[in-house]
Amino acid sequence: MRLIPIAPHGLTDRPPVCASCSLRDLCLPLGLSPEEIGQAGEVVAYRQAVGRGEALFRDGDTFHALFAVRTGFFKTRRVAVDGHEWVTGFRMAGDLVGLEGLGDDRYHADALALEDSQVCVIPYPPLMTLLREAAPLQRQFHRLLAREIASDHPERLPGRMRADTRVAAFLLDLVGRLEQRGFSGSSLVLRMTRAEIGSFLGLTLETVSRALSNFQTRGWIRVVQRDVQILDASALRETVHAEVPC
Amino acid sequence: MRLIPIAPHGLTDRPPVCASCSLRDLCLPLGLSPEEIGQAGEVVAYRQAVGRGEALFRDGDTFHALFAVRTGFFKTRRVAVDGHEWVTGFRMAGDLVGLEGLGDDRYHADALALEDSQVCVIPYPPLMTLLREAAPLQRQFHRLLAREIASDHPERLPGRMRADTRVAAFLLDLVGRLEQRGFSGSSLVLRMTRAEIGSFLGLTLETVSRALSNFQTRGWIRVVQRDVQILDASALRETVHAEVPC
DNA sequence: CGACATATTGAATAGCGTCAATACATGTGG
DNA sequence: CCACATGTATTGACGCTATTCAATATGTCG
Repeated sequence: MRLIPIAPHGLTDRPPVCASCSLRDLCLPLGLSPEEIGQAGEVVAYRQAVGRGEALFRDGDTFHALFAVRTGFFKTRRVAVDGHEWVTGFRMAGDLVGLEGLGDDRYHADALALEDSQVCVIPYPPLMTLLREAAPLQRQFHRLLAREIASDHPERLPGRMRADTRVAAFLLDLVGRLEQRGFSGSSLVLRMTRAEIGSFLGLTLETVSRALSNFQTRGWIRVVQRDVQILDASALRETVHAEVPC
Repeated sequence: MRLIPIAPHGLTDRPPVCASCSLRDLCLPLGLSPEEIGQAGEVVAYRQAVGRGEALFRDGDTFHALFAVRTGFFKTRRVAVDGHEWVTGFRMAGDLVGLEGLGDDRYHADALALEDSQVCVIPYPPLMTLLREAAPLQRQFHRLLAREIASDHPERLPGRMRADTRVAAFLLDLVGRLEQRGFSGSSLVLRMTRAEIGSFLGLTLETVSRALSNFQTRGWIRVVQRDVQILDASALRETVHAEVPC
């Protein structure tokens, strides 16, 4: 675990941590005034580098902070008492990680870096204090929590959706989030294995592979290993949209 | 919508709303000191009766309050833009409803009473003010939110679980929550239809029906319409537990 | 009582998982 | 630098499971 101090030694003035961050429109400060963004930045204690394959935290670790992804890519994973494990989500720049442990004293998931990453560390007690002092921040924080609770990740609708549909929705969701962050809206690099996608979607890795091959055969995407090009996003959207009973 | 004032007219002293409530160990005041429970009760503006089939709120309604179920039974339901809808949860006494709308200005689900019910109304702005003034309440509120986020509702584990397993887990979860609330741990009345169970679990109503019949044939439960008796809970638990790959 | 919602059960089908073989990529050690 | 092991991905064949379609039974409410 490598900690990265925010301010160089000897400086008394804190740099504008959140105000100068390119992710401020996606992350905690979203929708806040410049002054409030300054307050938000005060609780970012330091940054932390997490190498590929390393854990940001593990199930059972003492909960002490939330994390905002600055660069890189994480998967979160839950492990049942019987050892069965499954991927609960993928987090990229601007996403908050660690909310599952909120208000409890332990994290309830593993957070593993899928590539070399960097996070902002938001220690819990100072954050709570700040939220009590600044109503707009409190409101914004609740908005983020609500987003987690009501998260309309399409794949959350369980067995009803067919395998192809789930994979199409997954691709569209991923490329959409990447586009929000300034990346291409038509090509992406999958940071996770087919098995991890399958675990997240409730499918086997073979079924994920077959769905991708299927889309490629139809000319909707082009897949070479982890590189994916979206050739016909509307066809993918149509696949998702067409799946409606009632 | 019938509103039920907390204090009779003419009284200046407020009755101890949460302190005298039999659900205080399940609901918002869980784990708080008597003084803090008194504070919690201050934000309960009034109670509200919701008749069977009526909506507590609907998707798109202006978000103004959270609700704590006092008596009765609710289902929450999400409706996609294309009209496809699915049940996201069942709520009983002591559960909070409306968290999906938190910090946003609209609810993002329908909440429908499956039997005549009564809820405590917790208006949002006063709650926020109170949370800023009382750190223990703030912490307790976050604990409740975290419970929602990390909720290990069985449906979250997607298609991996077999139909029988999902239904068994559903029954055990339901009867366990009822037992927490002082009801029998071995018999229950399903307040919802097979179709609603299926929608929640990602199964068809026929599959739910077959699973129940199957359990009855094995002597694990006894089903007559909505009445269910658990005859062999450990066999049901075994069914859930046995389903483990890896 | 009749109309409608709800529940059970059967038969046929489709879809996904399982098992297995193969190919390709990446990284390690000789 | 190459041989090899390991992790990852693709593809095929087969079987099981849940859905679909359909018929019937049972409740419930006006």
